[in-house]
Amino acid sequence: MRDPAATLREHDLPVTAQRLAVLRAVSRHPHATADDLAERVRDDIGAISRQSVYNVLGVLTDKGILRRIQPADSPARYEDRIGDNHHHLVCRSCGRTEDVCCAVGEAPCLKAHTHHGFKIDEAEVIYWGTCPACQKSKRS
Amino acid sequence: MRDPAATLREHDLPVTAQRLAVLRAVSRHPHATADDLAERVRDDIGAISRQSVYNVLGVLTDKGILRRIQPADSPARYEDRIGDNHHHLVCRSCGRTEDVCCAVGEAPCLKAHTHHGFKIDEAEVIYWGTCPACQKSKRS
DNA sequence: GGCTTTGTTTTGACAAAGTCTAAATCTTTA
DNA sequence: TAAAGATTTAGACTTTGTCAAAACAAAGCC
Repeated sequence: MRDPAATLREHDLPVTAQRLAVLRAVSRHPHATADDLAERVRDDIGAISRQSVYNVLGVLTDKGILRRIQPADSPARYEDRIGDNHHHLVCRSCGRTEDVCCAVGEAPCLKAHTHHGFKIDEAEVIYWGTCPACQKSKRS
Repeated sequence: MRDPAATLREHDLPVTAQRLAVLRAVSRHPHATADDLAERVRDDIGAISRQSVYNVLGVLTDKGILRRIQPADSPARYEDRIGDNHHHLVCRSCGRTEDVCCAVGEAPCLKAHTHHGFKIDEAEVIYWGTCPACQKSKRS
């Protein structure tokens, strides 16, 4: 992300230490959970409340500055790579999460047709599998 | 589902009133949540504990008799249409969930390639949109 | 049919993730 | 620099689901 403070201002959001620190943390640790990020931010600026982490992640996600992903059996994770409709690859046993380019055509991949009268706006894809480390430790 | 009792026996599961009632409820109300199902079962056989609903759904899912789906911002939902790798279409505002046939090729659609050394076993697709009822009520 | 073993169901406490509210504090802007 | 408005904080609360132990029921055996 170019300049976090400028990004905030562009979205009419007051620039606060908490928001800058959360943005830095997400940028440095993509796919981290709210709790992970809270710890990172505390290492960075000393302290932040749990609620503020949720507040910041909430508004930044609403504004489209961050993207929230919510795989099954995992708390929500956040990333700042947005607008390119990429997907995710998640390890079933440790939760490790990696980006995967859109497999089929352009964004929004899997062309948004209509079904049952729904107006479809996104096709979310999660690839489930086992990461290298977990493959090793499970094979016994 | 052909014969729920037979299905249970085929999987070496003792046949109980609770299991039969949960199977009936899932069959009659696909994509219902655990709480929904508990209510349905109570209407059906009079009573069941919350924990038993979770127990039954858990073992039946583990055995592959049911499938659990966990869209973001929704409690888990269950269905008994299994083995055909279909996907889901979820309404962002009311949670209504519909089945969608696999969009791309055979099951597991979106051929399981390898990425980052992961061994991929499933490609889960969720189409997000707005159902007809919510389109109407929001347009104002 | 009655008994034993094994597995299921129930109850109640607990845990994780996130939301709500009101008071205190900080940003912005004039 | 001060006022207005938004953000941050603390703490209670909610939802969804799990754990553990005791009570109970199903299946097989005599």
